[in-house]
Amino acid sequence: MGRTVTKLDRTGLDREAVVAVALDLVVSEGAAALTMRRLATELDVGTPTIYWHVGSRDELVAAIVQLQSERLADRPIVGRDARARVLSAARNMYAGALEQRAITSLAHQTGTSALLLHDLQAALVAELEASGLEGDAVDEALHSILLVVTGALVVTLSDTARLPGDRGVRARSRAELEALATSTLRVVVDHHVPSEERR
Amino acid sequence: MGRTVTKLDRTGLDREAVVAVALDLVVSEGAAALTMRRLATELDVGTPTIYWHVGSRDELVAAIVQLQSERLADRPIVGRDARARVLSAARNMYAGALEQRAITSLAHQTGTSALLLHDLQAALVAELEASGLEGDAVDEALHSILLVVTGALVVTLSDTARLPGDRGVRARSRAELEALATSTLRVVVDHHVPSEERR
DNA sequence: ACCTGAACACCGTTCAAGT
DNA sequence: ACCTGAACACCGTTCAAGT
Repeated sequence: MGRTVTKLDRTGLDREAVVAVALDLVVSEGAAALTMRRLATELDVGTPTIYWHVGSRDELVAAIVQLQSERLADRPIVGRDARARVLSAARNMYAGALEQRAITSLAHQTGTSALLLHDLQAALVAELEASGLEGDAVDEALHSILLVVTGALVVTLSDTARLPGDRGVRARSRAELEALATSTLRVVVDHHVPSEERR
Repeated sequence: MGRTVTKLDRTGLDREAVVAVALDLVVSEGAAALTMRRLATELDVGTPTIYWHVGSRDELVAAIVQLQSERLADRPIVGRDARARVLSAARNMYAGALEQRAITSLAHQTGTSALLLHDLQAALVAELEASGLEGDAVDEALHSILLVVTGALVVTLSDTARLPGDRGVRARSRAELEALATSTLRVVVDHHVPSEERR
């Protein structure tokens, strides 16, 4: 029509596409496959092109983790009372992060785990506030819960991908690990969130 | 005397020495400085010599973390009642790991955090059993506490060494982080360990 | 503005060869 | 048994040069 056709004929490559393809690469082949050269091959461009779009590998990793954080953000919260809903929000973080464990390990290796949970925080904060907590109490509960979620993820991931030649620390099943995470979360949630007396 | 002099005249290099020097290197220059070539230079040998003694970089890292685990193992446990003593054992893990944060980050990056806490586990288990817990209850309490300690370490280390260009998640002070860790630990310890009624 | 070839300064690992 | 020089197959990053 009247509008000028924007020139995206050939490459159409932009930062967003680079990050999205990089995320796919990590998901399908693991964190170790995320190499600037490998990603360049995947995108069918020269290696320096990636640097033009994302600056450095660290920035790329941060962008990947951030993108995954956004994708995790719209999980439904269930539960009748405040404690159940807060626990549900916390479990969304744990379960969501585990769904793409390659991204989560990448985040752990690079110290960006907090970034991965960032967009799910809003929902958790909302539930904490809905439960009647205010100000510092929300902050304390939030960080305590984030701490437990992070620990649960690290323990789960490092227990799952275990080295041979292990020292005594028996490998636990996925179900055991999830039960451990949930029960520990429940303890701290119940501690911070006031119970609702019925009627 | 009558004994033959063992030939350790020149190098006297063995696996133990390699690992000890590698640990020192990480402590003094950070996890990123741990390079096979750099370590070889430090030991004044060729790079392949290191492989002869430790096999691979992964094995070397595991040995370093294991050595640090041993060094952490003799921290005194304080407290009058069972809950206080269990909390003390747990805090020993957190505080000990933070004392050599370079080793702890190395452990996190390589997914060997569990190894780092391994030798401090015995003391924690002993206190849990002394508190009256038995069998599965000990196991549940132990793993729940380990999960929280691990989470506290990750949160503390990644909050401390923070990237510039941060997204809203205000940096917290070391004291705030320690208070968060302690209070979260106390919640799960008190949940698992029965209280002692006085007299 | 966007992309490239070629290079720099590194990695972990292996291996034939030395003593 | 212990150690080496030299190489292999990679890395992240930069930069002059192209369009």
